[in-house]
Amino acid sequence: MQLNNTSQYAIRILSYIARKQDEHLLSANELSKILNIPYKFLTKIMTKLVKAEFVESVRGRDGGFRLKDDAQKISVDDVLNLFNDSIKDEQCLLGIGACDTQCKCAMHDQWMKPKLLIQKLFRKSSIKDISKKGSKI
Amino acid sequence: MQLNNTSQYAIRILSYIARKQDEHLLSANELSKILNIPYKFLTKIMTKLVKAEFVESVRGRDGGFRLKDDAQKISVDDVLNLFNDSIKDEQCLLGIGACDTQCKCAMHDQWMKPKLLIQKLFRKSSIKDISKKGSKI
DNA sequence: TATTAATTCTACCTAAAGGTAGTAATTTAA
DNA sequence: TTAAATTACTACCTTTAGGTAGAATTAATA
Ligand code: SF4
Ligand code: SF4
Repeated sequence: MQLNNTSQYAIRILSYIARKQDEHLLSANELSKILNIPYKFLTKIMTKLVKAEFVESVRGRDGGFRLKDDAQKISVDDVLNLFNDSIKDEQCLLGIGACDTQCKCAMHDQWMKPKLLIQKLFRKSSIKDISKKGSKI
Repeated sequence: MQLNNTSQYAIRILSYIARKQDEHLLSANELSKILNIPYKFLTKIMTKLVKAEFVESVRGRDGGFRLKDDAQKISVDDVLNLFNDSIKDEQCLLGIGACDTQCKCAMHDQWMKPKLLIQKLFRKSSIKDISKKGSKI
């Protein structure tokens, strides 16, 4: 009942890049140190983010990463999808998710509300939104 | 962003026992077949449920399992706690959870609502509630 | 009492997530 | 033009969740 480690990292990385990229490119080294993410694991995540075209990279000395598109255009849900961590419509707490209105357990209706709220949260929150204020991200 | 497999199994097991135990003890064999849970894995879960005193077991021929307490007294949250799958108050989508009101990210407030709803759902739903109606559990 | 149907115990196996190591490729700047 | 700073690639290691195997223990009943 929590986002997996990798997507947590990815969101924090993108958020930090969005906040700082006007000053300079963000190197893996800086990201790793500031965000406290193991360097080698971070670079692995970065290549995924590059391939998915969320960020673009500049190789060589003074290189680094910057967002490819406007931070406003990347939703948290987009990122989660990359790491198979988004919430599907049929997702059910008990891993069944195939019950209809005739046949449903006591949790079904109560689960719908928070599920929809979370889906909305993921879909409506952009990286820009998240990167705005301080917080320990 | 989903309950882990083992707690899903556990909840479905307890729910099924609650629904059927007035008729007869539930053997691991029956539970495994009906609920479609690998037999050997199920027995492993059962011994945990026995040790946690959610169910009691009767050994030997015609043995099986029954709930130890009233199904009304066992909450879903109790079960989730046994499998480290409950939602802690400080649980945060980004694995930080240490931000205060002065310093919080854009997701913080939006995450609070669904989180509280889910915590409430887990704490207020008893095994009895879940076992009531049909569904594919 | 022997058989059988059941739980319990111990130990191991497998797959996936998370993480690490080393090296090649690329670019800048001294 | 060479050294340094950087990303990219390939392969491996570690931990954890999920699952399996086999033998020991228990109790009803034929
Ligand atoms: S009725 Fe219950 S088990 Fe079925 S999909 Fe809804 S929440 Fe899941
Ligand atoms: S502010 Fe954001 S990162 Fe900090 S605890 Fe709240 S949700 Fe988590």
